[in-house]
Amino acid sequence: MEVRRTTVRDMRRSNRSVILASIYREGPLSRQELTVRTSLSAASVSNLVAELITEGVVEEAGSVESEGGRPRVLLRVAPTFRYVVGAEVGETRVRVELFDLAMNVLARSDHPISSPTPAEVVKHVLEGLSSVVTSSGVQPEQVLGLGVAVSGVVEDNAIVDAQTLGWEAVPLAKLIAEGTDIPVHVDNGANMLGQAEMWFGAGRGATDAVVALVGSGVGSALVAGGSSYRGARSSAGEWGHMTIVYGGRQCRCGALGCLEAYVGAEGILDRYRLAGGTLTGDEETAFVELLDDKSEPAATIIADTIGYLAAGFANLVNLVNPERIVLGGWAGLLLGEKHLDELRVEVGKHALRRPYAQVSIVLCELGRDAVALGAATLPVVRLLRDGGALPR
Amino acid sequence: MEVRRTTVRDMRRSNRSVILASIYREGPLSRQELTVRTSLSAASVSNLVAELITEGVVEEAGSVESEGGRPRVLLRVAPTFRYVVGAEVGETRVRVELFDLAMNVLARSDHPISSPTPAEVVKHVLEGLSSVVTSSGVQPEQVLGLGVAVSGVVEDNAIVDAQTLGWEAVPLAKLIAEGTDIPVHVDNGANMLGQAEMWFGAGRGATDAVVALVGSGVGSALVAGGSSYRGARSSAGEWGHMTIVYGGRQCRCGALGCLEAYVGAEGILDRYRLAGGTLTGDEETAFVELLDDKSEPAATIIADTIGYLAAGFANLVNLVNPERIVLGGWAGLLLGEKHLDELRVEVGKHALRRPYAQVSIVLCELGRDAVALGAATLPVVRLLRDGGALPR
DNA sequence: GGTCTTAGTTCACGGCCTGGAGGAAGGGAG
DNA sequence: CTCCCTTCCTCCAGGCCGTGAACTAAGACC
Repeated sequence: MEVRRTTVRDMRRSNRSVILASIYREGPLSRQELTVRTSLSAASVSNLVAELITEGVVEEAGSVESEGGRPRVLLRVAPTFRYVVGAEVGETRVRVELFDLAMNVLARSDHPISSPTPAEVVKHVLEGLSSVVTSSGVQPEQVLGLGVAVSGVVEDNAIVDAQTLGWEAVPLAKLIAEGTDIPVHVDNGANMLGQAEMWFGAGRGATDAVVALVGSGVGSALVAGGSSYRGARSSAGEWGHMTIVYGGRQCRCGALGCLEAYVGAEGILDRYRLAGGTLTGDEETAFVELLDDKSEPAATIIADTIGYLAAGFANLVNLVNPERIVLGGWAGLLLGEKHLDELRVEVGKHALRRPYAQVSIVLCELGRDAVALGAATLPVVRLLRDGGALPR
Repeated sequence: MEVRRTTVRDMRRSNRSVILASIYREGPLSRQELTVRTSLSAASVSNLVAELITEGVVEEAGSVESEGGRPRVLLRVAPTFRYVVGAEVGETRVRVELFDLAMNVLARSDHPISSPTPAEVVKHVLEGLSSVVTSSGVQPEQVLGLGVAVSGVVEDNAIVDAQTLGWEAVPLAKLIAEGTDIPVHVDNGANMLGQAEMWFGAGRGATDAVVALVGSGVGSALVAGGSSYRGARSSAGEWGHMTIVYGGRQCRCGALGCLEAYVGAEGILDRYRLAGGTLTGDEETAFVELLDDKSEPAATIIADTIGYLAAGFANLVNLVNPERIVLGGWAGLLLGEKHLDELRVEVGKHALRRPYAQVSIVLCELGRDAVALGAATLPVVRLLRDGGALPR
């Protein structure tokens, strides 16, 4: 159990947070609706809202007919109160985007990187940051924070393990923070894409969900009780390395029979090759071609893939009983666009009746470029949690 | 995000809860230690403790040397302030136990049942309840609550689905509550055993853990961030029906290749039989014999079982990144007593390096009879959550 | 223009935690 | 035995907070 005192000031902060988060998430809302939603007294809502308006966090935005009397004044979080920046660190590029609080993109910067050393990445993130700030004409003091998404395990704002980049124990947040006054948050890329889908995409409204990402490799983001679940030491969600064929294909992680070895694009193409198929072009082109190929052995390979993926989904359904599974990743989207219905049916064959009946399986809505968007929500989360209090 | 206002009264309740839970969980504590642990002011601790003492929830229990000055007075939850009752509903019997708040058993009642119909079970639970209350000499008003553990999915205190009993949509809590004034809580048996292990057994101190239960069938209880994780609709933790051998053995759930079909006692014995082994006696006797048999095919069957179980554990390790996995259930304990080290090694072959290094795999400490104990914690949880406020 | 209805504001009140002053309870030196 | 020191605990004034009731604002309808 959490051992945390509550003081009279926590109360106000907590109520500010409840009000601000409600306004942010549930669109423009009147004071009257806030009293209903938060079950605070009308007096308190007025009081807290007045404070938020004075500080500039919230603004009035027109009014709407009431139920016969004085019209309700709508409130919204002022989109230009502050700005947030999200960065996506990939193997070949660093993308940085600047958003207002309504999450409209105001500026973008892409930097190709040759060798993804920590120093190189830090440099490009900082350059991207100052580039988007300058080109959008936003004052640096107006930037609430910078969220950085990297593929790897992130514990306490430090990268602990990033295999694809070849990093180990890199204190990324600290390194970046040395080059800017803006508060820095670092998190895992899959979680950030998941976060974006949960807030603005196919996950909206769900509190217990899994965002399953199938690309060349396979990963996932778990959402439990409305917030991201990270496990004891921030490495939860490694769905791709779940054993699904005991003693099966060798996976790049070293184990046998991992889901990734069967349904990751690399694994699929390799299985196709072993079945006698021939491939042309890069991974993605080859994958698209394979998906369109109705002859053998392509058709069987794809059908098998759906089966394996379904078993992987079913394991999630049985173990975590989510209300929604969101399939994404470039290969996942391609697969899902053509075979989502089959997939749903196959999941039913592997999952228990009850949890299967409670889950809906849908596709990501935001495409694969939402990682920076997700990262940019990190400072927003902090703002909402603290009820609009600024850091520093 | 949770939309919950905070009032000045919530503050006090929350702080009472923090203090009471600290005293309950961390043994006798002085006011001084409470101020440190809760970061409340000494004044508030005194004030709240005085209230708790007046109400009889907490009592002083000797004193201990301070660091040179006035001795510290120790505080503990008065074990006899109230009593709690836990009931375990099995297929063949109903066990009811009465505990004081220190969870000492004061009375026990076992009732064999012939046909586990809801009416029969309700009758035996109520009889058991009055029997333990009477024989322990406790006043019914002194009983804080009755926790009932059943094997099945329990949603909102009502059974939704209990295959082993053949129940569907049985409002068990309501049925029992009609026969007593004592508040009734109903929950899933595996979760309750897990709860008991987490509070008093091998799970103590862990906040992210899995209690894995291997009996004739296979199940688990997930603990995330210090409390039981139930998923969107209370059926999370169905670890036994995770596909682990794609296209493998038929499981009683209808799917192919479930973990349970390989490592559940029934599945193990069946595999032994198929390998040419012969069995005598009931399931448990046969299983013990099989474990002791060093010849073929027994040895291979057991070695394979460890392998399958390890893959099942590794899937938990990768997906939920627990700090501890507690193995229990009658077959799990028998297996673990002889093969725990091998199991740990095998898990390492299937799991990712990082999360594997962070998990410890241990055996249940409370034996298989702790279900009623776990169920009895349900009213205690409520008491601590509400800071000692009584229901009704 | 008057009246009705609903939205939002003002203010006295009771409840809460806190810091500081002071009391309680033991140890140790003389 | 007395006095002083240290530490634990309690009491009290003070500052915040949310609430309910009275009150003001703002449109609709007749």
